[in-house]
Amino acid sequence: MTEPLNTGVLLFLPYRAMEARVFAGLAAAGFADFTPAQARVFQRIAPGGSRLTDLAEQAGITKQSAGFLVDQLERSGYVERVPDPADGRARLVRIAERGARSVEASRGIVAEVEAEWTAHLGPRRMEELRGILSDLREITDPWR
Amino acid sequence: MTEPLNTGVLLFLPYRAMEARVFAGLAAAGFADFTPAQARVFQRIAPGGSRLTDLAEQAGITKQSAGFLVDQLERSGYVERVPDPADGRARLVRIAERGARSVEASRGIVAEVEAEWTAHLGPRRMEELRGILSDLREITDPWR
DNA sequence: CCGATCCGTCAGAGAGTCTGACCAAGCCGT
DNA sequence: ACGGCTTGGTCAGACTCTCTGACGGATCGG
Repeated sequence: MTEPLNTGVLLFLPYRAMEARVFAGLAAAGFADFTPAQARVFQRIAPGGSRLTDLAEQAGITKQSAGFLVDQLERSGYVERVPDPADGRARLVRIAERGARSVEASRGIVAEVEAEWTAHLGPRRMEELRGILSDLREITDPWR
Repeated sequence: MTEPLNTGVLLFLPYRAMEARVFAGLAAAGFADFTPAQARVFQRIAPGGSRLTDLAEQAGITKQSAGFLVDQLERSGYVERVPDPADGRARLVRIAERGARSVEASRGIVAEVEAEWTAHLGPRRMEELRGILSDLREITDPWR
């Protein structure tokens, strides 16, 4: 860590840069009430909705923390909670209308940053980067 | 973010895995009183020591936060503060004896994880990954 | 030598996270 | 169908990390 940059730090630097850009862009697009912690949970919501407990597990936080963040997201109109048809005890957290619009906005920003990276690296190496990272995911993504 | 994994998330997954492994390993090696926030500052300490203000800037936090974390690191024996010979107003934060030992321990854990990744990806692609990430650093590392 | 700058700290506040305890509801084996 | 066990989610309290704003003190530099 204190010298010839290990692979972990090397991964972190561009990640942080991407995150910062997305948040700046979202804020500029009218989604300023969106914190990094909220986003980490929000990102994990499945297309049809997810249970709170699942979200917590996937985001690597306790269900208490997840509940706290989902409360905020709900208050801001990014998500909504609906009963889970498959399990009477549970409720599904789903992306609400405003949430869907923010996803659309972030998609554009991500594409923009990826385009910059592609310009710097060249299309071939950018593609390689994504391919290698996808492979790495098999042994580093605990949940799928 | 809510679909075919963007490059940011792809970067984050292995980073998080590496971080988790290092912290688990450090805790097992007797360095349990080490938080992620402390580590982010600790990592940035230059070989000869760094000023608090510089550490804050490099870690992307305020100098107040950096001071808070360095206080903890000092109390735990990981760092020490000495007068800066080059500027009478400043003090240098330096890695102390216990800190050096923790660096040694973490180095081993990082090497272990990198070996696993190399085994999964193959030496050629692992090298490529590091090369591409190093290139990317030129446009994503605000400091250097 | 004196003003401007820079280093670091103090004070207060807010966000995010955790552990532990708990309730309610429904799932499932007998 | 029923009763124990599991599971989904919440409540309470505490701690860590971070920020903004203000400031004291030392020194740098003209």
